[in-house]
This record gives sequence, C-alpha cells and structure tokens, in this order.
Amino acid sequence: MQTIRPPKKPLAAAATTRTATARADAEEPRQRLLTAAVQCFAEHGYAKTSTRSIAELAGANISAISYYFGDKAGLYRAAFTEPMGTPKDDIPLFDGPQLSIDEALRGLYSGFIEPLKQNKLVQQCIRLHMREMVEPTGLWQEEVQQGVMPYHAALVKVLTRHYQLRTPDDDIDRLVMAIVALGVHMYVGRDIALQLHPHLVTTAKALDVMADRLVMYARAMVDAEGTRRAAGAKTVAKKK
Amino acid sequence: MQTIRPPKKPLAAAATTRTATARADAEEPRQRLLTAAVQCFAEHGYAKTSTRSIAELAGANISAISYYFGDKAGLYRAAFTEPMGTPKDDIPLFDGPQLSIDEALRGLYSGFIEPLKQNKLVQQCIRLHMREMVEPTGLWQEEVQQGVMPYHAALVKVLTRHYQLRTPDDDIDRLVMAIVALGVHMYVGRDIALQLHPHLVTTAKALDVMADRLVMYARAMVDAEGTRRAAGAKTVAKKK
DNA sequence: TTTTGTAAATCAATCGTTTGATTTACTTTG
DNA sequence: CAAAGTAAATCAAACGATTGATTTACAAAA
Repeated sequence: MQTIRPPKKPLAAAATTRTATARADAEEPRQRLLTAAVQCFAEHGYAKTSTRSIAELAGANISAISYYFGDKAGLYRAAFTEPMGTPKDDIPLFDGPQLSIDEALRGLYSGFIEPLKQNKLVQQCIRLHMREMVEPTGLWQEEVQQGVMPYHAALVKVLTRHYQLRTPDDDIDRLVMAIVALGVHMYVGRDIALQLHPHLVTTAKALDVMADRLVMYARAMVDAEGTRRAAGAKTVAKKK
Repeated sequence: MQTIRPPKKPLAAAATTRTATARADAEEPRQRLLTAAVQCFAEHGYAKTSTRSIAELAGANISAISYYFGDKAGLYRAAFTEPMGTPKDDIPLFDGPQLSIDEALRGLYSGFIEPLKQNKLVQQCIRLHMREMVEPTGLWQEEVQQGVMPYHAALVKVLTRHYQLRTPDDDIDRLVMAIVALGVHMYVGRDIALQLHPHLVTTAKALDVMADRLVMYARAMVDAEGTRRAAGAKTVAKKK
C-alpha cells in the first residue's frame, strides 16, 4: 500500500543528453513498457496490475522496469504524465477574447468530444486519468492544480465577461461546474451509455451531434442564469 | 487479480433466518466487519485493501471474514450491496404522472443532493459505488441493469410525456444523459469542488442552493430542446 | 455433548524488487 | 582494419514481504 512518488535519481534513459556510448535500439523497450503500462493500468488499475504482466505484455524483462523507471510507481507516474497533455492545452479553444459565447462553448466541448474519436491509446490514457479521480495516488492533486484549476478559471473568465461582471461570484462557479459536468459526463457515463445507447456515443457523426446538443444545452443554461441574474438585479433595485 | 464472485455456500449469517441456537452477541462482529470493509474499500479500493487491515479496523479476527462472508469477495459484495439501496428507490421522487416537469426535476436532483448531507457511512458507500464505475468487478453490470437502466427509462418517460411524444427518440436520450450528468457530477467532481470551492458543496444550505440551480439549468435544457424540436417540426412541415 | 464462535498459527501463492552475470553496441587503441 | 576495452542494456533467478485462505485448538453458550 505504498504511495506514488517521483523517482529519486535521474535514470539513464531519462538523462537529457546521451552519453557518448549508447545503443542505437535503446529506449525502444522503454516505450513498449510505457504503452503496455498504460494499457494494464487503465484496464485493471494500479494495485491489480503486476509488474510482471506489464513486462510480459511489453515483451521486456521485468528488471527493465526498475532500470528505466526506478520502480512500479515511477512507471505509473510516467504512464500517467508522459503520453497525454493536460486539459490546460485545450484552454485556447474557448479562451479567446474575440470568441462569442457560442464559439467558446463549441470549442470547449470539442475538446471533450474529439479525444473520444481517437485511437485506443488515447482512450486508455483518458481512462487512466479517470481512475485517478476515484483512486488518488497523489498525481491527481497535481493534475487538478496544473490542469483543472486553470481550466475552470478560464471558463469563469469567459462567463464573467459574458455577463459583464466586474468580479465572478458563487453562481458563476456553479454554472461552470454544470457546464463542465456535461463534458465530463461523456467520459464518466461512457460505459453506461455504451450499454444503453451505443449508437449515440460510438460513431464520429453521432459524437458531433452530441457536441451540438451540449453546446445548445450549455447555451440554454447560460441564458437561464442570465435571466436569473437580471431578475435578481431588478429585485435588488426594487428593494432600494 | 481475481474476480468478484458470489459466495458458493449460504453462510451462517447470510441465511435469511437465524438458526435457533445463536449467541446473543453474535452478528455484532459481522456488522463491525461490514462497516470497516465499507470504509477500507471506499478509501483504498478492492485490491489495495487487505483482509487483515479490515479485521484490524473492525477489531475482529481475520478468520471471522471467512466465517461470515466466505471470502474477501463475499465481504466486498456484502459491503457493496447491503448498506445502501439502489438508485431505483429514488424513482418515485420524479416519476409520478401528476408531477410537473419542474417538480420532477426537483425530485430528481433531491435524490442526488440529499445523500451528500448524510453521515460518513453513506458517503463511503457512495464512493464505493463510484469506484465500481471505473473498476468493474462484475457488480457494476448488475447495478446498471437493476438500478440505472430503470432510472433512465423513468426519466425518458417523463420527458416523452412532457413533449407529448408517442415514442422517445435519440434526442430524448441525449437530454436525459445531460440532465443526469448534472446530478452525477455532484459526486464525480466532488473532490475537485472541495478543492476549488468548498463552501459550495459542504453545508446543507449551499447544497440546497445548488439543487435550485440544477433544477433551473435542467429546466433551461428541457425548454431549449423543446424549441429545437418545434423548429425542427416547422422545417419538416415546410418541406411538405 | 453439541453447536457456535474466536484466536492463533500456518499455508501456498504472488507481489515488487534486487542481484550478479551476460550480451550488445559502440569507441578507442594499435 | 582488427583487437581490446567499456558502458549500456538485458536476462534468469531468487529474495523478503505480504497476500487471501485454511487449519487447528480452544472457549462459551445451548
């Protein structure tokens, strides 16, 4: 029941500059171990995945794990962080100051939906990140602070501007939560959706329709919040 | 890496009627084991939780697990199914034919929000069920079929009636997904919300406000879908 | 005595990790 | 060019620890 911690020493393959003598085909098993680890960890989780099974799937020796990544935790850390970028990378999709609220929402949900069309590795990485939300090993906190927090902040900024507020308030945060919820649910509820209505979440065309609807839903929520704010302001004005 | 399977034999404590001869203080360690198991499994997951740690936390002997639940899988199964009911129990909250759409949505989200105010055990059970979504051990499939599917179906029925449709279509399913997403996100995004805006998801009062907003958001989505359908119908009519 | 429950000891299996030796690829030396 | 040397990379084997499960012995209630 050990926690995930960063590797203590900079390992051979992790060194920035290669030493004079290095094998040409090096780092190839490292990569194989990495993708195998992503697959195993994504499917069975950290604890239920044995280092032996990873090595076997990668066609590498068990000791290669210790050699390249220090230990199992190091391999997990690498599998979690290396292959995929952070949600932060999607921020420019909806953060532009010139974008309308519709365009912003469109960009936002595209960032959620597009990966679902991608290849298997990407999907496995997503599943890996999903696991971290329920089974925190320490990496998730990092992920939240470096990826999710700026993401939320950017969306808060967009909405604050849209409502022409000087400073965001709690209701902005609530709305952001709801907007994000629609996107997140594409991943959280994916297994259920695959059982209930597979044709709505598998094909690229269906996913595009889904993105359309999400934009529409979000727009409706934004507008509803807008009228609520207007009504509230009027009430306040009346009170005066 | 073994799968969760039902206990082979009907065990002493699992029998519906207690045998005539039983000790007075019996079942007490069984209950302690159960709550301890819920806590451990919820915190660390199935694989990372050892039977020893559960027994230790419960203040019971290791062999008691085998005695009462057969094996670790049996204990997990009991911890997963016994303490909490299924989502199905919440269906009457929003399924009544006399309910307005607002009342239905209110009932729906109350079912999501109320447990969040509950005690620690309930929260741990929730977390346990959350895990099953990402780490299916076989119990989740059962859960989906017995709990989630009727839940979705009921909501589909409500909306189908609201739009005065004869039969539901894909867009109803999409809308249901979105509506449910808002509720599910209260659990999925809880850890993040606790980091970002703890005051919005902790106190009972704040959760009530959240429920209000969710109802408003959902109502906005329902209305938006309604106007989209109306526009679509008009276009179809024009085409004729 | 018989049944029921508890406690300790023990089991084989598997876990992550380490070891020492060997192989491979490359550089240097003659 | 060829031989020698070197560091990187790989390997089978085994380690100590821990796992879930079982067995054994014993105490308490019926």
